[in-house]
Amino acid sequence: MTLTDVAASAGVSPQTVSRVLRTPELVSVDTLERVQSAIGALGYVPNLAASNLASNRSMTVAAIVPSISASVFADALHGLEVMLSPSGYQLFIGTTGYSPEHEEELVRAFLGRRPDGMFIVGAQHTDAASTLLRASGIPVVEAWDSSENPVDSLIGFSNEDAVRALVEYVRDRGYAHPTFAGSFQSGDFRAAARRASFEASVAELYPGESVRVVDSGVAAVDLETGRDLLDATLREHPETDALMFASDVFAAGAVLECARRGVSVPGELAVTGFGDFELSSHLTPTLTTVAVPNREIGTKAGELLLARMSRGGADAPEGETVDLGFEVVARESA
Amino acid sequence: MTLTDVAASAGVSPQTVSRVLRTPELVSVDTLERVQSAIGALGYVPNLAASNLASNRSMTVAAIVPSISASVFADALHGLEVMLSPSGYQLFIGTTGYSPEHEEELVRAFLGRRPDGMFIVGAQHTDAASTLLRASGIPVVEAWDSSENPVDSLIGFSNEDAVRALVEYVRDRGYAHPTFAGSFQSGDFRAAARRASFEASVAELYPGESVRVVDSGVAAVDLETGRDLLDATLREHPETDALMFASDVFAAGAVLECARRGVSVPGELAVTGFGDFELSSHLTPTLTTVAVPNREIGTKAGELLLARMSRGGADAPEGETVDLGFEVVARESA
DNA sequence: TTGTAAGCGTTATCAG
DNA sequence: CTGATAACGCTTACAA
Repeated sequence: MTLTDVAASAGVSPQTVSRVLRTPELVSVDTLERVQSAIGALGYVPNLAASNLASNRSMTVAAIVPSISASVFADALHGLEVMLSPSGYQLFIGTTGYSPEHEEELVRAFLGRRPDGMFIVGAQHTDAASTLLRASGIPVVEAWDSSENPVDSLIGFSNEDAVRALVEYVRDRGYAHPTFAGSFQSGDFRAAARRASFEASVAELYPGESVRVVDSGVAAVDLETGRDLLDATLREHPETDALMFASDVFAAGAVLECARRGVSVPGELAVTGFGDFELSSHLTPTLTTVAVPNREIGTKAGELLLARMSRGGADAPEGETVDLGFEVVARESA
Repeated sequence: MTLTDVAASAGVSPQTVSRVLRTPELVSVDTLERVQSAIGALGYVPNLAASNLASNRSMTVAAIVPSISASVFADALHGLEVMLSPSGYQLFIGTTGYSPEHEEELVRAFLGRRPDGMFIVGAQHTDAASTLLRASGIPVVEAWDSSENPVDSLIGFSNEDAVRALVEYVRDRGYAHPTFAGSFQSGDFRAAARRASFEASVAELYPGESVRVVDSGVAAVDLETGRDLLDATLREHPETDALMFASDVFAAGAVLECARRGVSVPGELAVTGFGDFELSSHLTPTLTTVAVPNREIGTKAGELLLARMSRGGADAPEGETVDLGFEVVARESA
């Protein structure tokens, strides 16, 4: 079923059918109706691959995230989709599993689809991936990271500053022995940045205090791992009075486990998270954490991409760097 | 940068470059090397739209889900992607927001990309959508539902049977006044099926008992709504001794709120959920619920699609209906 | 307002 | 093992 079939059936030229689809206002009312009913009768669905090839626009945006099932990325993707779909853009999604090599493969594969724009988590890529991205000439939004040398646009917040602010908060509340806990697998540069910031902040704000980090390695980001991290901390660093997690998920797992064991929070042990997930405000005690703008990252990325994709290449605005900030959320757990 | 440019640079025909990409084993070693280095030097990325048009294969699978950020669907999508990507298939994802009309639009738009397969949540669609799906001729997997008239393949479990099993469980534990609570927005046919099954099961298993359902309407599926549903139940149906939620999310919200208020679970009020989310086993008390195979739905769908997509149309296996079952998970809350 | 011609970048097919 | 040629289904550019 092709344009040509529809044209034959409606007694017009293929071009007229194409006009009915793209620019109906340029077609006379009765041909319009005739063609539309032919389309309906034949069940014609335009082949977008052909359209793409001929017009050099795919009406497609590629999104590359570490994982779909991590709610932070799911939220951003949702924001992105809500922003793009009214304008007719469709979303290609791929996951890297935090592997830079896999990311590079994905970039290559996705670029082959000739997307009109690209959304990618993180600002650190393999050299080849960065080169490909730059060479592609399409608007690219990197997210969730800060960088002094973005490919194009960059939307995020400073993981470093956020952790630093949390360490300050903990110090101001009088806790003397903070410990940081999380899973720091090699490709997760955001987690690594948080950890590095914790180490630097403690060195500066807690002079003389030793720097304690508990690392679960490649363990999944789930409640179970939070419980394990709590165990490890209690075992390895019993002097800890404030346990700071790299994610709310871990913190929630720890808080739930403390409740079960009768460990009082924050009395015996203060706990902080990172991310302000929905669960965090429903725990007992509620969780002190830092809120980051997941959903807004997606919507803002959508806005930026839309602006760049709609104009011609020439007058397109420059790549922007947008810092959406973060907010320390003081609650009961610390 | 096109195939032809690479061919010119390597001193071979375009067709040979194509062979290097698709069937390198048919090319002599030294041309292979020459072409590959030309590809690298020029930074050539094949245009898949052109490939799609010429070969009539897109190496693409379209997935249509109500929402990405609902973890059940995110899990399934993850399973699907993990299954498909080793074979080189890429995933197109669209969300319907539980609107059948939006679903139909998406089906139409996605079919325009000529995917090699399609994954769609639910087995109830608009007539037009069903017709389009059937006419497309590609393998289609409907999921999460049961139906006597699937478009093609169907993977899921019976929401009806699962709720029925849970009602039986509750009755067997001696609870006398069960109430069902959830959000039943119009396009969510799975939620509607659960509700209907609750009503039928109570009518049968609790003769003489009135059928109580609390409906939050279009409220978001989140912990907050769970708390609201708990409130409404306590207010409207104080005789309730077992509160059965349409989702673990609601149940978790209610259990957390009960802890905060000092309502004893299951002493004063038993609670059940639906879905067996990770959180459910970490609550105090742990949540009695029914486990459904989210991730497996995705992987099984991937398997089925792969099998159908690899063979030629002729000897492709028939559409299958796979019932992955469910399991009542008895824990502390009921 | 409509039609004609050419071409988008790749692969299928058949020859060599 | 390699190359020439003709599609694939659509849009752009121009002509009528």
